[in-house]
Amino acid sequence: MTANKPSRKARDSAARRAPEVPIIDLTAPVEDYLKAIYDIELSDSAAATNDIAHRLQIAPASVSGMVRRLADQGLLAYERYKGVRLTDAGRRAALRTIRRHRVIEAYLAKALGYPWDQVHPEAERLEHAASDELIDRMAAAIGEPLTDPHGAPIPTRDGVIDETRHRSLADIASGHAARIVRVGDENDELLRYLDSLGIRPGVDVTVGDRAPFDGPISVRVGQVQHQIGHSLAAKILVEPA
Amino acid sequence: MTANKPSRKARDSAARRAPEVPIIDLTAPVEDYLKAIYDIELSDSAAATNDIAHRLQIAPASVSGMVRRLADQGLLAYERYKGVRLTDAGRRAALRTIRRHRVIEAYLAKALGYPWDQVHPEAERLEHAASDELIDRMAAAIGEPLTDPHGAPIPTRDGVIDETRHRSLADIASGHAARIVRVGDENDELLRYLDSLGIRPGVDVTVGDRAPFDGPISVRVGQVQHQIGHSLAAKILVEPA
DNA sequence: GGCATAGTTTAGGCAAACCTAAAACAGAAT
DNA sequence: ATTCTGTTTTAGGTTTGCCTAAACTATGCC
Repeated sequence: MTANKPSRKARDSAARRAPEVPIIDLTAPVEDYLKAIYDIELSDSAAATNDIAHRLQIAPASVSGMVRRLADQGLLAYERYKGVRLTDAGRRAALRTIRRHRVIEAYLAKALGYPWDQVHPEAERLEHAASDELIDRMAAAIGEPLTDPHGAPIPTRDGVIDETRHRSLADIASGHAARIVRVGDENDELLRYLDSLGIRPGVDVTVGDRAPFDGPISVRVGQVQHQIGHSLAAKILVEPA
Repeated sequence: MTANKPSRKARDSAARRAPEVPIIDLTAPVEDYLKAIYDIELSDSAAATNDIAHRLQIAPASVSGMVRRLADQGLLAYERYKGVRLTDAGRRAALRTIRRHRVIEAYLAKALGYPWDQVHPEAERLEHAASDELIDRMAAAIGEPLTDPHGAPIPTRDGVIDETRHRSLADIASGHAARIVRVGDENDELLRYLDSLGIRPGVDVTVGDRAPFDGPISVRVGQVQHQIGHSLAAKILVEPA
């Protein structure tokens, strides 16, 4: 028998969180890269250097360097000039960070009375500092919410997340009703505006007239009729009412 | 996403030391230095390079470099080979960080059910990420506490703190009663031990026999008599009962 | 097939914070 | 006054993560 195999105990405990990759603790920038790549992959299936750079507001050249490091660490699969994909380990890490972010957002809103347009930047910083223990306690304290205040799904501890691709309000035909599921979380002005219209997750709306050529869309919320731009409507995700 | 990079322009103008404008862009290591120096100054009145290095668990050579940078930024007064003192700006920054730390500790304990031996490391990370807004909301949510779970005083928003120097249990004569005010917050084992003895802030105790030569001290807590070591007693701060 | 262009990578730098090893210094002890 | 000792600083090096400028590659168009 060869003697250089790890004991079952050692293997099992190493495997508990990341079967292939040892438990490294990721820096804040690394977590941000993984989140950004996860996000881009959701729509594009492979993340281009430029897209990552744009999303993180850094120079494309910086992304090349970091991407190579992350690939070396087994967090993503990468071929020169071909864009990037998360490995299983990378995806798990990304979802862990996303869970933190969204639980924190939900907690700030529900437990500390934050308005929904102010939770994002705070969560953006805290997500890198909070322990899993804290995140779980926060989630428990507000009743294990399934979404953050903007309707984004919260992954479970085990990295399970609802990846349903919803249609946007811009895709709904005249006369049809829809229920708001989710809106973008980053732009605070946009969030305050939507709030002033009564547009938030869970609310039912009815689409009225739609001007052609991506023109404004008429939307009825409760008894009130609003005109909203096409690009704004595209940021409002809905499901059948 | 993360915008935690102070621009060169911002750094330079911070170094110019506007008297009223609070210095905002401090890095986590810088905040740790200031906290450590504040702490050392409380007992020694000037912080030696070695003391700072020891407290932060880093090499003395690293401290020399950082201390010069902080002096350049106007956060501390420094003469080669003579130790270091906080300037007013440095003291304000230190107290802001200390406030964050202690409010977070109090919040974790009161609002999220953390045991008092586990709040310190969590606070140590969150203190660098939390906004003033969050700290104030946390403080308000738990009724503006005056101390953290270990009895350490919480500075106000304006940097006012109770700097009363309490006597320790090791200074109390046989037969005298005392009220526990504060215990060290870093050592989790010690905190669990004290908890098991019923020794926590607010509790009244009576000192019994004291063995000579810094020997063990007999302490009555409620109806129970405990023997505690002299060095442990020195970490328990008290006031007249 | 060749070329323009957009996208990507390499090369070379910089700043923050840390390190070790060696030199300089202060203060006390001889 | 000199020497010893412990403290502090300097010198030189590392890692992370960013930058700009220049070189490279892929692709789509004529």
